[in-house]
Amino acid sequence: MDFRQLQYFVAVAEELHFGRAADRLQITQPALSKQIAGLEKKLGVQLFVRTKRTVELSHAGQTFLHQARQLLLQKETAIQLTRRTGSGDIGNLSIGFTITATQTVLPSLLRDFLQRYPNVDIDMVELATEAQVAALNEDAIDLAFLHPPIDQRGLEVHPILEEQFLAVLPPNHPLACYDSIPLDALADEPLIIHPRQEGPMLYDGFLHVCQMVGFQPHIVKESISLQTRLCFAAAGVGITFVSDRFQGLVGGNVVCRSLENCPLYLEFGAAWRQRSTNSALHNLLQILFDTVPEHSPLKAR
Amino acid sequence: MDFRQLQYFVAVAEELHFGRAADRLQITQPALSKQIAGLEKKLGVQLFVRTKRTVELSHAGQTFLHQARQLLLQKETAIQLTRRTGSGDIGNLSIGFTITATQTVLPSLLRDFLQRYPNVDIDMVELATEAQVAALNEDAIDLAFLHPPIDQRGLEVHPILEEQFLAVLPPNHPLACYDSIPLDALADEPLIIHPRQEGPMLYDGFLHVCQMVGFQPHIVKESISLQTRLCFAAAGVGITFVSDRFQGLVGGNVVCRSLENCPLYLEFGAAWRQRSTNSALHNLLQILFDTVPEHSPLKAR
DNA sequence: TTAAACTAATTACTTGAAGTTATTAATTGA
DNA sequence: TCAATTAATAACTTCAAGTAATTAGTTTAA
Repeated sequence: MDFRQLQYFVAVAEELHFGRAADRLQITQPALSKQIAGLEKKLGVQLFVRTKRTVELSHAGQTFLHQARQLLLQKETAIQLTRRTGSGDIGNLSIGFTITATQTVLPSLLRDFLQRYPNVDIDMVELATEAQVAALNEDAIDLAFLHPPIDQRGLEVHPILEEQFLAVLPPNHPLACYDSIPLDALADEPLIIHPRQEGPMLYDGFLHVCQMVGFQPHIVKESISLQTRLCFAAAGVGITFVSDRFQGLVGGNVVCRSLENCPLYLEFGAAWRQRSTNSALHNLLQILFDTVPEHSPLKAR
Repeated sequence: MDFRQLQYFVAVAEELHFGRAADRLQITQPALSKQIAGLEKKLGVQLFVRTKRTVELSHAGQTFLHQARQLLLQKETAIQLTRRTGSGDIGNLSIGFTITATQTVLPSLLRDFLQRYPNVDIDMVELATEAQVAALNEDAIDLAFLHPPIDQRGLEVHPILEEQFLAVLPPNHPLACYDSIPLDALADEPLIIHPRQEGPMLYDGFLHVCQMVGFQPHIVKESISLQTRLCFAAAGVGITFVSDRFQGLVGGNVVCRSLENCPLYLEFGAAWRQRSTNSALHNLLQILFDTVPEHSPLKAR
């Protein structure tokens, strides 16, 4: 039993006439008779009640007609679904991200993508960089927005932007009079930073920069929450730092000042599995790299 | 795309190895490779990501795998359903009947049939004889339990039993002293019968019998409801009649007496469309004519 | 590094079933 | 009775599905 026989059967069941059904199917009548006979033999059931001049559906034939129509319909559905998945028109996309993404590329990217591909089901997960790398390798997410450098094995990584760090201090703080604070002015200041485990590159980088200038930073508080750090800074507990991309988040009771001659940058980029066959991912990357002012890493397919 | 390709695809998707999948399918590896390539070409989608030594499912391939399994499953379901419908093991059966059927063959017939064919969906409709003939011709019912004679065109009709009529009267009625009431004793009695339109054969037959004996019956009441007629009879309004098969329904406040030399019988039988292909019907008829003491009219098939 | 093993694709050939034309057998209607 | 209609059958053709043998590339192990 194959789809051809199902299609033939439905045609005969609808026409109740082998000749007309054969015309409709663009084959000759004997071929059709033979196929239907083969189908009946395979099923072991009489599908049509024939006389020499008339044809009608048997009871079992009515049952089979319904089934055959269902099967033909489901076949077309299967083809459509597969093709649309192949083109990325439908599908699932799981995206890992850090807070930086929500302040930069994500809003417009998602808006543009969903406008073009409204049937793709997007799943967002906020994860630290390390966790995103693990999630990529475990196939738990398709795309990561994270902070390189990372272990790139099996992954494609592409930079999106760089963040620079600003000092955050109360408006009445002595250092607030600077437009740009010299790094060594921080030598005697109490500092509030985020924990090393949540961003070792940045933490170690900061310590390194301080050592270059010749002092050991005086860290009085560590907190993973930006809001907490800002709160302590506003209270005068110490100076903290934020990415220049987060200036909109600091609020009115603190001020931001750049750091003079501070070579401290945080990279931000996208990463995905080299071998990914998720076309929705490729469509999203296309939009992403059409938008960000970088040369697209996407290969022609 | 046919079922063969779906089966091949599922095998490769499960083995992720063309050689092993080909073994499982009892074909050679090149044939399998060619079929999968043909399927991918037809769909216009890469279903597998191949290297020279490894095979894995693409994203679209995963979608198609689910669809393919569904289709193969539904194919088997379709075959089973059709075969079982063909054998009468499943299906629908719509049965028309008169009250006589419920007092005679129906209870044991339904019990035996449903014990043997529990998956057949039976639909019972109480209809007068004429309405059943119309329902048969309109394909609204598959089997009728009715009172011949009827218009037999296109129908198979088979007798099941004959009913004889008994007079029903109060226990203190003068005629209750007879074991068998002479018909002419009814000449001066008020009579209660059921309306002509609900059973013209019986009504006209009764009038004819009375005329033969030499009197015009004195009908004081017509009612279609057996209970109503019995009630009037018990109240002494007049004598009524019931089929000998309904003695169990008359209750204790009236008595039944046979009629002497009264050639008034009511036929009862089954009727169905000659051309019916409903195998459940044939199975039911088989049980019916195994039970009733008549030679079965069923032809060997 | 080289050789052996492994794996999917390719090539050339065979076979079977799906289709064709022509014909038959039976029914219907003029 | 004869022409028209219709499904089945028979004989033949064609195309695609399968086979065996080979190729090309990758991995594993000596």
